[in-house]
This record gives sequence, C-alpha cells and structure tokens, in this order.
Amino acid sequence: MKTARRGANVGDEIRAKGRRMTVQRRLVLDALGRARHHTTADEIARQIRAHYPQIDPSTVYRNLETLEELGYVTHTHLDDRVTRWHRADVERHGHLVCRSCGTEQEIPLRLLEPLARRLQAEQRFRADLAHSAIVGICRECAP
Amino acid sequence: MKTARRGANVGDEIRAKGRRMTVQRRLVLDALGRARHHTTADEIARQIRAHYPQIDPSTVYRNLETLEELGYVTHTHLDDRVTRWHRADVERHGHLVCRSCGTEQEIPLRLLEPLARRLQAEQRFRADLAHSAIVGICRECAP
DNA sequence: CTGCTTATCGCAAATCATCGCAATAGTCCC
DNA sequence: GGGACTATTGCGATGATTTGCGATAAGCAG
Repeated sequence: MKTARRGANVGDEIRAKGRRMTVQRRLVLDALGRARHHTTADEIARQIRAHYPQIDPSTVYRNLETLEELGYVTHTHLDDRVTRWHRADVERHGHLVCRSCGTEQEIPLRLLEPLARRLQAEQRFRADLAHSAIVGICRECAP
Repeated sequence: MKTARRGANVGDEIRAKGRRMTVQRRLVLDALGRARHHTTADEIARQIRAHYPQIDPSTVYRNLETLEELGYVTHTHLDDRVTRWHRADVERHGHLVCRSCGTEQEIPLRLLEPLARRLQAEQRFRADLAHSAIVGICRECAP
C-alpha cells in the first residue's frame, strides 16, 4: 500500500496507458530503483551498458523522459549543468547545493512552502520547488 | 560612480589582477553589454563570429568563465539546460520560468529574501537566489 | 625598442544530449 | 499461435560544450 497497488504491477500500469514494457525500460527503472540518490542519465546508461552493451544511450535518455511522463521518475537540476533523475515515489524534498564544495543537502519542502504560497498569491505562479535546487554556500564553506 | 571607477577602466582593472585584456575578451564584454537580456554563450559566439570568424567558440566560452571569475558577468540557469549570461552590474533579481510555455519572468529579490533568511537561520546555508530560476506554472498556463 | 614570461588563443578531437529514420518487437485481437 | 498495428529501439548524424596542446601575443622589465 506504500507505493504499488496490489494486483497491478508497473508493467500492467504502463500497458494500461497504451505504452509498452520493454527490456530496456525495465532496466532503466531498475537502475533508478537501485540508485540511492539522484543519478545522471549518463551514469545509468553506463551502468546498463556495462552488462548490455547493445543498449544505446539514446534509449536510456528517451526512457527517462517517457518514465517521467508516466509519473514514475522525476528530474531535478542539482548542480550547474547536469540533469539528475530519481524515482518519483520517494518523498519530495527541496535541495540545497553548495557552489563551493558541491555537496548536496535535502531539506523538507515545509521550509519552502511560505515562498510557494507567496509566489502563488502575488504572482499567480505555481512554483515547483522540488524541481530546482537552490544554489549557495553551505555551512562548512561559509567563511 | 554607478559602475565604473573613474581613472581605472575595465582594461586596467583586469591587468591589475594579472590577467590580460585581449581583443577577444573585449568583444565578449561588449556583446554582453549590448544584449538587453540574458544570452547564451552560443548566441554570443555566433554574434561575434559573424564579424570575426577567426574567433573560436571555445574562446568565447572560456572568456565568459574568466569574466565571471573576475566579477564582470554572472550566469543563471533559466530553463532546463542552457546557461544564460549577463553583465554583473545590472540589478539582481530572481527568475520564474514556466515549465509549460517557457516564458521567463523577473521578480524582485525582496520576494525571495524571507526564504534566504530562513535558510540562513535554520540551515546556515547562504542561498544565492538570483542564480537559479524557480520552475513552475505561470499565470497564463495555470488551469 | 627588445626580449622574456606566461595568459590566452585557435584548432582538433572528445563528450554529452538529441533527433530522424528504418528495422524491430511488444500488444491486442482473433 | 498467427497477424496487424505502432511504440520503441539502434544507429548514424548533428549541435552544443569542453579539453589538450602547440602557437601566439599581452604586459612587464631593462
């Protein structure tokens, strides 16, 4: 009852939406499940290709997009350039990234909600504060 | 007294820091000054190469980094992938980017300051809220 | 002005992410 | 199980960005 509905596994759910459950898609999903933290598409591709070299990186990239569209994964922009992916069923949270040492810290969305409410009220903008990371200088690196 | 100290132009300032003022560096700086909004490195490179095809794109990319290091320009991550550059002396502001239509909206940092204060107080994290954009759904695209 | 040090440049090659297209293979329906 | 429909894949190609390296030239001292 936590994340999966009994009687309908991910494969069935996907098929019910008119998509297909392929080996490649399953591998991407599994790799994301295995990854404890946020991963890059490139890293997932490498990992999969270590065992199945036939699988093309572009397939991994496309599957991440599809799986996001289907609601199974989410992406976040942690550091400056790379897109990071993770399973959608983990608890949502905000991210603080230190510009100096690069470490990443997760914070409860509760901290960000006042801002979200304010942006909604004053700008009518529905912010998704779990999506982007907040860049700055962390406790250790602060002078 | 606004941005430039009298008696020391950018060239002198740069030289005083042990760097050199080259034609290429000047062109990048000028292009940024001409651009009203945030620009991409690629766009700047194209613009310069339209007149001076000898100048390599990598030089533009490297100069943007150097100029940022020297404090003359800043970069922001507006949408998902591309880095956007602008002069450092324009007024700092936050950014809202609509995930649906892609439009970008600038907001006064004042709106973001309560969050910055809170992150500083509770997490000892010095957030730079002008650096990253906040993603969400804008007024027009909201259902 | 001349020579010296080394920041910077241009070029070529490597990477990362994406895209178009023809071939492949899941699914559904009989 | 067999066949049709089409989502998905692999591959080759492309665009954007980065990096290594030898060549060039900016800035300084004499």
